[in-house]
Amino acid sequence: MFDSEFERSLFDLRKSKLVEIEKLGQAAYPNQFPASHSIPDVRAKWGQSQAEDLEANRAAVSVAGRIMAIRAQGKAGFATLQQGGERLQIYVRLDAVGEQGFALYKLLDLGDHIGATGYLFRTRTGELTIHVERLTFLAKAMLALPEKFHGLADVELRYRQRYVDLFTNLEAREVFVKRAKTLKALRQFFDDRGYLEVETPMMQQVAGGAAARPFTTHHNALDMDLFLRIAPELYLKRLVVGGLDRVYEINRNFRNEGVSTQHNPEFTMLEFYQAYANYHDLMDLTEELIAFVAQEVNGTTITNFGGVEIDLGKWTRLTMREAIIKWWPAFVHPAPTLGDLKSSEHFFAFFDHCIAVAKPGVRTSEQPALFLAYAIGKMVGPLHVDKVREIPWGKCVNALFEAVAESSDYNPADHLIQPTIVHEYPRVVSPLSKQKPNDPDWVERFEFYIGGFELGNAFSELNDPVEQQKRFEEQLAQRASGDDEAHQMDEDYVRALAYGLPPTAGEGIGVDRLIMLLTGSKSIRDVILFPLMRNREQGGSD
RNA sequence: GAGCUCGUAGCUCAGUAGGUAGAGCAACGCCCUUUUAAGGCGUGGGUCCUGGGUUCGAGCCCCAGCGAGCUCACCA
Repeated sequence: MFDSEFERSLFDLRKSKLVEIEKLGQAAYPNQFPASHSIPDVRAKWGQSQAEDLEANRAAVSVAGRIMAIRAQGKAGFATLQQGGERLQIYVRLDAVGEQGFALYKLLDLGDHIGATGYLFRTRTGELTIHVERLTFLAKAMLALPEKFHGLADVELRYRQRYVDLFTNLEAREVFVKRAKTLKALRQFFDDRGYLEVETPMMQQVAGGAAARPFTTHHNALDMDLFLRIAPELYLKRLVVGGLDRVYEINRNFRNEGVSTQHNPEFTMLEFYQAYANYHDLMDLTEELIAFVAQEVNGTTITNFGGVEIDLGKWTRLTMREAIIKWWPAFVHPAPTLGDLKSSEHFFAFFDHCIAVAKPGVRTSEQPALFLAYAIGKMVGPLHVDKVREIPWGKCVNALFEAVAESSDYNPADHLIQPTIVHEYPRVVSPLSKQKPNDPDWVERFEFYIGGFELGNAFSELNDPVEQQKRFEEQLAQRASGDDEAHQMDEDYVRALAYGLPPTAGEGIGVDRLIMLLTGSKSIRDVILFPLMRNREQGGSD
C-alpha cells in the first residue's frame, strides 16, 4: 500500500490526528451526514444571489464534501469543499464554531471529508461561502493528494488510480458523466422506437458475428471451453427469428488483439436489429441517432475533435467504389474507373493493363500494379504481383479502399473526418450480409466513419440458410488457408435461419468511440474508467 | 508486433560540460479573524525505474530489461 517512507509516516501522523479528533467528541468514521443540499444544489440556487440578498434572507445550509484547498489564518480560516463535481468555499472562525470546532478545523487535511453547517454569505471578493457554525468530521485522507494546481498529470497514474484522477481532475469526471448521458440517450432513442433491450450470452461456444480473435475461458462443472464473445450479432438475430422484431443490446465485447488509442480489449458495443427494414433504412436511422445523441449530451451537433470542428448532423454518403476513385492518390496512374471495380473480370483486366503499361524505373508507390499488390498485401500478408490473381477480387477492392481511404499512408488526413457513410461492400468480406438483388457480388452493407475512424457497421441481414451455410463454408476455407480471423461455422445459427428470419437490417456501433467524439477525447482510454494496463509489479514478458 | 519519446521527493517539474541532487506544491513547527495557486519565518523528505558496463567519478554516456505515451500494423 505504501510507496515510500514518506507515505508511511504521513499515514501514522494522520492516525494520531484521528485519535485527537475522537477526543473532540467526533467519530473517526461516522455512518452518515444529513446534508440539506448538495454543492451543485447550492450553486444552482444561490449562485446568482447578491451579498445583500444573502444578508437579508439568511439561507441556512448543510453540505458535505471533500477538502480540496485549505487556508488557515490564525483564529479563522477557509477551505474549499468539492462534491458532486462542483466546489464551494467555507469560512470557519473561532468565535463562530467555538474552541472545539476550531480545534477540529486545525486537525483537518487536504482530502478529508467533512460536513459544514451554517449560512451563506459573500466574501469581500464576492465568493459565495458558507459561514460555518458547526463542523462535522466525516472521513480522513490518510495519503497525500496530488499537487493542487496541476492535479494528477501523469497519464499512467491517471488510468491506474482513476479514483484519484476523478476527484482531482474534474474534466475527467465530466467525460464519464457524458458517457452516462450517452448511454441514456441511446436507450431512449431505441426505447422510443419500440426496440426491446435484451442481454445475450457473453460466454459463447462459438465466437461469431465478427472477424476477431477471442479470449478463451473454461467452465469447470460442465468441463466446457468457452469464448468471451466478440459480438452479440448471431444471438440477436436468433431473437428476431423468435419474433422480437426490434431488439438492441448495449454491452461489452472482448477481442484478443492489440491496444491502441482506438482499441481496448474489452469495449462497449451497441447492436440493434430491425425486422422488415433494409440497410437504407438504417442509414437514415443512423444519421438521426448520432445527431440525437449529440443534442442530448452536448446540446449541439457540433463537436471539436483533434482541433477540427465536426458537425454530427451533416453527412455524406458514397459507395466503396466511389470512395476509392475519389481518394485515389494522384501520383498512381492509370487510375481505375467505376467500371474497373465492378466485377472480378473488369478488375483483373484493369490489373493486367496496369502491368502492361508499367514502366521500369518508376517508384513502387507510383506503379499501379505494384501499388495494388502492396495495398492488398497489407490486408492478406506480403504479396508478389504475380499472386494478386489468387486473391478474391472483392478482398482486393476492400483492401484498396482501406489503403486509399483509411490508411494514413495515402490518406491526406482529411478523409472520413466529417460524418461519412460508405456503402456497397464486396460479398467475400461480408459473410453475414445480404447480396444486392441484381448484383450478387456486392452486398447491402455500409460502415460509417467520423473523426477518421470507423464507428459502425450495418447491413441487410442474410436470411437464406442455404446461402448462409455456403458463406460459412467459404469462411472455413479461408480459415484453413491461414486466416485465423475468418468466421467460424455456427450450425445452430443456420438452423435458426431455417425457421425463417424475416427481412431484417442490423447495425453495430462502437460506443466508446462515439463517446470519444462527443467528449473530444483522443484516446479510448480516456473514456474507459479502468482501461487494461500491464501488471506493474511482475512485469510482462511480451 | 515495429518505430519514436519519456521514467529525478507524495504530486508538478528543473538538473548546465560527466564532478557528492534542486524548486514549487504537499508535510512538520511558529505567526496571521474575508483568503482563494493566501502570505511570512523555520524544518524534514531521494534505491535519480531496474540490472549490467565505460570512467578516478554516472541522474547525465553505452547495453539489456521493466513500465508508460504517441505513431504505425490488426480491428470497432
